[in-house]
Amino acid sequence: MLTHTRPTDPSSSAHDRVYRQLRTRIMHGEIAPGQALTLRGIGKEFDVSMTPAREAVRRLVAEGALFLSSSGRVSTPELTSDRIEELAALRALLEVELASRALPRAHMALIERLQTINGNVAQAVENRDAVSYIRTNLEFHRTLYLRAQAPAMLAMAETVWLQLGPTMRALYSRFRKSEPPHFHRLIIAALKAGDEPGLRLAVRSDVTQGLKMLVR
Amino acid sequence: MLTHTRPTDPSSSAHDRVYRQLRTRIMHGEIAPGQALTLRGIGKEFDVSMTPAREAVRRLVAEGALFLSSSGRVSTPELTSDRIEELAALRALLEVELASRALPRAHMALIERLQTINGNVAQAVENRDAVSYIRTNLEFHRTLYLRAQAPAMLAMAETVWLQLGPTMRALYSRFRKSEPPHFHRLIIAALKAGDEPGLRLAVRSDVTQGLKMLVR
DNA sequence: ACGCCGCATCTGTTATGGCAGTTGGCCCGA
DNA sequence: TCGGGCCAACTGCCATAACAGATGCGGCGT
Repeated sequence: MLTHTRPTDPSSSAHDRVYRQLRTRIMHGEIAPGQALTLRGIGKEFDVSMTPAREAVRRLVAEGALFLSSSGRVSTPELTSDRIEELAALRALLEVELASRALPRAHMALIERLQTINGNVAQAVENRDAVSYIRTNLEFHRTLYLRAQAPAMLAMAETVWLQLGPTMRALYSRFRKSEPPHFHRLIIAALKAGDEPGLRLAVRSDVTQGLKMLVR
Repeated sequence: MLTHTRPTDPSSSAHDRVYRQLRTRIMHGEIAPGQALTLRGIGKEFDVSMTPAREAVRRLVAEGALFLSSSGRVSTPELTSDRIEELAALRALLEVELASRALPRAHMALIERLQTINGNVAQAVENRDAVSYIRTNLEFHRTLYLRAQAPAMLAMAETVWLQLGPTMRALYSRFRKSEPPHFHRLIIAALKAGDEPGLRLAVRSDVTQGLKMLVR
């Protein structure tokens, strides 16, 4: 099949399209840990050859979103407790800083948007929809951190989310009890009050909270 | 040319060899900012086809070590002041934490090794050898942080180093004055004393020091 | 019944070639 | 002398095919 269009924008090339779709799937926890993937399978699904499929996969491997076995097979990673703890610590480190930087720029429109998103989070919890929960939860955090005007730092935080994606899925389908977004409300309150120490604590707690129980 | 050996270990495949060599070059500042690269050129240099060259390049792009123009051309990045400031903040954030985690595990053999490496740093400064300076300086930091037993965090720190590589080269060839590794000695002293606040401050200062003057 | 071996199939790796967008230099005209 | 446009070489993207290690399953021997 030689009928491919060749866009000049690399963000719309075939491998990039495959990359972005796989990335969101993984980050949102739509793939279970340990799930195996094949290049030909991905190629068939996205109607491309192995080359761009391979490209997308290797990129995700480089970001830690996929695990590469010694024989070159790829699968979503099954994280150890140590790894999860470390990634949680990284989330805390990065996101506390991002929130702190976003605080002086957080005006009312942002806070209202966060409240809206938080409503969606609560609804996802209500529906016991793990994927929706992860997605809206990340949207909440990203919306706040975008205000930090620190793209490299945000990119690193997203990389951590990506690495935790499949594990988060396993976590939230294990704990089906509905936990309302308590710490999100603390975050919003601290933003309103301009309370930086409170914000740092609230973010740290929110980030640590869920993962702490997974480690045991 | 169909005479390629096909090792089972992916870390010894062709694209990985190309990747590692390019990566060290970039991290050690052997390539100037804005330097353009071509897939066919890389392939010819490493005696492989475009495919593994492309693989290695895309991986480095994913890590922020190379810049991809809108037309797909690759070059080493030319960082803005904002970006440099942000990456410096990231270094501070990550490396302070890594040092802090390494502190309780830092025994005498480690400190002696750091002192030896620091001698090499001083010698590189003496010789006005920018590449040697960057290499030994990073070796100093990595040796310390390895003790933190936090591979994901260390990997992130290395990613930041990678992004700063070409810029560091530009920095240290601009400031040719010999600056002895003052903060390194503070780091070693704090390690010996088990002084955690002092260590954090020393690492933060060391990381921030050089880059601060570049921003102006 | 159990374990082991071999083969068919699956899968990743790479070289190659065709295609299309990009670039840079050269020539022509004003 | 300068500016614009045209063309050839350059460059990246992708499909494909040949190849080799990995996998898993069925059958054979014990």
